[in-house]
Amino acid sequence: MIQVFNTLTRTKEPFKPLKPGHVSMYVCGPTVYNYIHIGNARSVVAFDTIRRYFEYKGYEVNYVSNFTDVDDKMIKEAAAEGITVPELGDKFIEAYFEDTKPLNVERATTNPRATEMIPEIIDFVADLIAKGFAYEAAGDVYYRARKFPNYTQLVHESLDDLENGASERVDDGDNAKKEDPIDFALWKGAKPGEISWQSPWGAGRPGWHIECSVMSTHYLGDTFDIHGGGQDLVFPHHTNEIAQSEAHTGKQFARYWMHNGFVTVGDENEKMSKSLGNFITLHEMNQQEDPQAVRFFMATTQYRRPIAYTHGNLEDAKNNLARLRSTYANFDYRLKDAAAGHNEAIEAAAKQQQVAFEAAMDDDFNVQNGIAAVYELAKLSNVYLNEDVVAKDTLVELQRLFATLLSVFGITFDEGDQMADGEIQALIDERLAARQAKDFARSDEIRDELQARGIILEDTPQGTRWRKERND
RNA sequence: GGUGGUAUAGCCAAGUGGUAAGGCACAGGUCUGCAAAACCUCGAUCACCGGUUCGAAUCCGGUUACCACCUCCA
Repeated sequence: MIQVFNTLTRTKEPFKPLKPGHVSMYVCGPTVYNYIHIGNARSVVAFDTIRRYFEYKGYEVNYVSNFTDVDDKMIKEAAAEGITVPELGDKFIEAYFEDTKPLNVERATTNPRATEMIPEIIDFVADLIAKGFAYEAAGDVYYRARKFPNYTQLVHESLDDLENGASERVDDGDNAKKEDPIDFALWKGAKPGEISWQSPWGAGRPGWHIECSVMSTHYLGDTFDIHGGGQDLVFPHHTNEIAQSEAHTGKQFARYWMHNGFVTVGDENEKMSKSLGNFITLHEMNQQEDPQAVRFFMATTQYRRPIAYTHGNLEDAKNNLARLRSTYANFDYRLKDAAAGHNEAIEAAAKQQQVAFEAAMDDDFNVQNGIAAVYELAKLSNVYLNEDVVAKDTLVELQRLFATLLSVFGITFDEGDQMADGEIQALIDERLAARQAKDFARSDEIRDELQARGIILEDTPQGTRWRKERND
């Protein structure tokens, strides 16, 4: 059974979905006022990997991830660019999909936008007012945090401690309107010229937290299995989501809370964030690095651990991935001359690694141990692939397993890259003739010429094979 | 100040009581005409101090360092 570390209890718990065989999960997405940065990408990759493992295990996953497409930053940025807030949202949502696609991120079942749910949000807020959990104040609506029992259960800290720690900067300018500084906005009245929607409290827009409560429960039900996001969302965002949702429905909100660690940058291992300005956008990085290596790098770091974004770490990931790709290609190559039949000893050894892989992943998605099993599988495969005679059915089986395990990490393999086009094959034939005539000067000349064109030749006992050089 | 996290070989990293997985890099080797690919070999007593125990990286106490959250942030 899969064990999941639940922030709510701060322990690993057996994962028992509400509905057997199904997983409902909601992951907080970005505010779309800019390209997403690598930290955002990490969260996306982490939860995509978790989702893929659930799917590998046979679960059907209903995966909802939102876009926050209206807030102060959206309004400010739209004004700066001279476009409307919806136009800004469209632009960066499109960029989001473009940028995450090279990372092999599966599309969510649903990607709701806050601005598409305004009527539902208004109803939700009105209900909270009716139930006494919220109040209107000069065009804004605030949530009475202290009224909700166990408000701080997710952060495991007392409300007083939270307030004490924040005492120097607790005033966001709206405190005069609040009954209590800890109260937070559900609805914000519009300033002149700002995008707004009509509501019982006048023209305005939703606060940040309410949209996620509304969208998650709308698509997944009052109670659902997993709610995920970055560690920085534990307080206040997720804390407030729980307060809003449970006050509204009277039921438990998310059952398992999962929070991914940060991407850090620089010698100080400082958190990468928009506010610190030390971020690299995924958009930029995709142009500088191999997106597949980035995917591999992120997916093979356990989601709760921090990731140090350094060139060296990315290089390591690139090398590791290259070796795995090479192993996959080794299968392709030997399949050509493999004889029908099975090698049961090898298949049993491979099966053992699959068991190890699942045991690791079941343990709160321990991808480091999971990938170690894949390396073991690669090694035993390569040893077998070097034998003079190989069994075709076993190769097919092993390669399929190899690709399946790596697909959990979002790694896919190109098909049919090995088709020799005529010109290359002619040069390979010429080189073979030269080698047989011991004309190694000509032989090496051909090899160098092909290398200059990005073609790497490898001589094997079964003949000369070639592959394209990955120069990303 | 409160809370949480992290500290294992050059780097990444697994490991919650029994004498330190795995990967990268480095070096040597096998194979090769030379390469490439692959494989083999090679490295640490686990931040520090003290304690418990027959035995601790793993438990307890303390110390140090770094990071994060404490109403912008994945």
